[in-house]
Amino acid sequence: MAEKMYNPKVVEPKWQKAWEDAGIFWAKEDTSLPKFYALIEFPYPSGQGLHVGHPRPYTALDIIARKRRMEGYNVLFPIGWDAFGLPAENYAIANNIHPAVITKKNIDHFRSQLKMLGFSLDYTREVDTTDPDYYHWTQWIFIQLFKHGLAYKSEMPINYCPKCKVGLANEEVVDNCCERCGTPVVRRVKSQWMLKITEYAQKLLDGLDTVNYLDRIKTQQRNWIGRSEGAHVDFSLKGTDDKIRVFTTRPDTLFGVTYMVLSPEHPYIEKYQDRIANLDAVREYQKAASAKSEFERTELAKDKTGVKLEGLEAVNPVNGEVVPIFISDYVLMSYGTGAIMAVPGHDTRDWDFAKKFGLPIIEVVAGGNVQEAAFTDIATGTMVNSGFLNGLSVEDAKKKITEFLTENGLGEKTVNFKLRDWVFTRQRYWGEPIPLVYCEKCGWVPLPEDQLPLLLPEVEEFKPGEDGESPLAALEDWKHTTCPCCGGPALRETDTMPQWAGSSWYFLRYTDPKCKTALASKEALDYWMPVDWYNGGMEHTTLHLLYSRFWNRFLYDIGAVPTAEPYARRTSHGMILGENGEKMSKSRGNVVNPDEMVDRFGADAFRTYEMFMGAFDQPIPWSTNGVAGCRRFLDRVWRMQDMLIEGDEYRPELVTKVHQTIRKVSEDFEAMKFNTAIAAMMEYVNTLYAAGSVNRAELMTLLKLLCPVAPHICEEMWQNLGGEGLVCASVWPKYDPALCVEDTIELPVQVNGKVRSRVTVPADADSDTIQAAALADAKIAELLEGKTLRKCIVVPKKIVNLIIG
RNA sequence: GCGGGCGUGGCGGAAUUGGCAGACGCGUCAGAUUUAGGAUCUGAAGCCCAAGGGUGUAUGAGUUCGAGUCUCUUCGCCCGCACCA
Repeated sequence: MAEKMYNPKVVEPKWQKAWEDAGIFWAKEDTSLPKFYALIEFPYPSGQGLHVGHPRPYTALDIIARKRRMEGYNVLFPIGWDAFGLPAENYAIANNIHPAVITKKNIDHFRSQLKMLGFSLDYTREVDTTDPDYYHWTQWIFIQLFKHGLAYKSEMPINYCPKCKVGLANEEVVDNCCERCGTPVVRRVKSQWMLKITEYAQKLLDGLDTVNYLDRIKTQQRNWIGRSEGAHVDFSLKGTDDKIRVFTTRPDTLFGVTYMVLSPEHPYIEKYQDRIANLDAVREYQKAASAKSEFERTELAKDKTGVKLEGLEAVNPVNGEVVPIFISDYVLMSYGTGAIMAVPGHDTRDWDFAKKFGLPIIEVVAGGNVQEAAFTDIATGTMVNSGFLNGLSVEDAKKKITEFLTENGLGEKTVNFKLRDWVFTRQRYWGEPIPLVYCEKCGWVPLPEDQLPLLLPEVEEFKPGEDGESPLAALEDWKHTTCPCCGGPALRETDTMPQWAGSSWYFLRYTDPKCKTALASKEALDYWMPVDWYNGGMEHTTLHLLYSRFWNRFLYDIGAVPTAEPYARRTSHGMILGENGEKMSKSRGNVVNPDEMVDRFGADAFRTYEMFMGAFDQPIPWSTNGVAGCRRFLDRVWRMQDMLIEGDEYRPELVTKVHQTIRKVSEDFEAMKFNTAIAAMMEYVNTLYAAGSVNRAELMTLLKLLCPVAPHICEEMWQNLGGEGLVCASVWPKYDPALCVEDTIELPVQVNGKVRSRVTVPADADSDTIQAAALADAKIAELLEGKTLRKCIVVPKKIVNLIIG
């Protein structure tokens, strides 16, 4: 006989051990089986341990993975550790403990917490990005990128704290000041390794058409890549042989240019500094701009600032018009060409700037009042004041002017992307060393593959080096090496890779995590790739998701992986907020600890609540009372053991309910509508309570449906019922659509759009039958008395609406 | 500022995608039961009104026989913005 009270403290560890002993969640090597690869974003093992936010996506995919196993799939549901990163390094700096030591401790803590929650993860395939056997292949990929010309050095600004003399991550900059000492941060230029993701912009865009991602994820990626078609136009710099090249999506407005704007970093400012009469003011402005982040520069766009370059002027290539040149920080060196032609009549930002600086505004597209506001409607406008373009539509004018520019060598049609190349180096210790050396004779040379992995050397101090250098720069012995090419003296690259590196290919390593000869064997990749279902946070949509697609696509192009796209399907979960509705954080004091929840309510109740609390893709505030409610539900399920009666088939009066519940739960799990799936199971339980009894068949079906959500209690009850083997290894229940439908249904009858009565009709009744039933209803007949029935709308299975007057 | 999303009872949310608004749960109240209850079982409940009824999905308009759902407006909130992951 079952225990009187459900005790998760005994039951949960018991089944966790049983699953582990049976190895039931380890993916099988048998490639003849249909496979399913479920992926969750591997966590950064922080010192705080698991947060209640982590288990939401984990439980969701655990449910999917468990359901797939019950449907007969060979499931790969792996876990690993994205363990390089700033917090471990900052902890190391503060306490002088090696980051590897603290990282190992954190990983062990994370793993034990995940096991406590009963996830069906394959712990035999764990990967750790800080393990040399792993970063061996991260370095290998970087070398391939380098060899294919996709890694190059470029001068890029870093955030620099002049007092600490270190480079800072964006996150360490608060209100444009150093997080530690409060000193204002400056942008400082440093030579850095860049990855040419822009070369893959079109492929990354096109690939989106071949995958099943949520629409908002696709949209966000498309907008981030930011493809726009337009033209390059060359303005000449008056009195020189130089051209100022601009990118514009509106070449049709070329006759409306009244000035030009260069980014404050534009190289011509240095080149022609002798000609600039107001150089002091320009220098002052450049300095102010360098103190601002790019974000601030575009955010403050409402109040435009800028300085005119006295002594420099540009010539419009279509009409020879001479226009002034300004510098302003709303023009970014990183987008387009770092220079724009300004058409205040038809661009809002240019209009704001022109009004502020008293510049002329010319109308070239008729349809608005350009003295009042920029006219930007391209659909209806007609060209005016534009020479040979006059009278054309915007669309035709674009074509004609582009042809004109091309024929006369003044510009050409071009595609521009908002996407920028990826700054790939960090002046930090706790990251993958970059496996390149610099030789005076041979230039940058990659390490031979047999010298990989290049181990991260031991250091005394984890503090970043002086002047923003990496701590590795201080290791003279390590830094000085020989060139693999000519054998002469060479210097190692002392910067390390960003944390993105390891997370850009980990899904490949899971397929064959111990492979010594490649990032994974061909056989394993062929079988397991692509990932069938990848769930992660919306916050990773533009960076991690795009970076990993880029690496996978590159590896595909060089024949290292079998699929062009790594993820067949991508979904996203909402963030869990504190009970007060604010983001959970230590400083707000609203962090909820999963250990405490499991201790009070058990892992099953905790998991059930995480799935029941609301729409999976929506942010939701935490409610500990809600966990208690889910525990009550599980207790109710447990007590059904006391209601047990004989019977191995669904009782006739319950057949419809059982089949409806199976259908609802099956469909809702697939649509990630876990909250309504659980609600359906609650209703099922309520129905059985109302019936006062449950038989073995009815209860076993519930256990199968519920076990992906609350696996431990279901195993225990399955065993108590004498079920064969483990419930998680049983077969997912089937429903018969014919048995899901009710014989009769109740339809609302509206009069002039207001519900006035209801009629009961056969479920398959046709419109005439329903209309007759509605008109025969006593209440409706009363309302119709003395009125004219003007219209009768009958929607079978839905509603009747009578329009009377 | 730019890009993406959201807004429904006291609270979390549901609504077969244009057809009964408020499923399911929390909290609340009432009854039953229990030596006891922060346990369990049963029931009530959007708001206004004594009732009949009216009214109700952030705001204002529109389309429709019919709008939480579609279109436009305003307001508010959340995520991302490239060195946090």
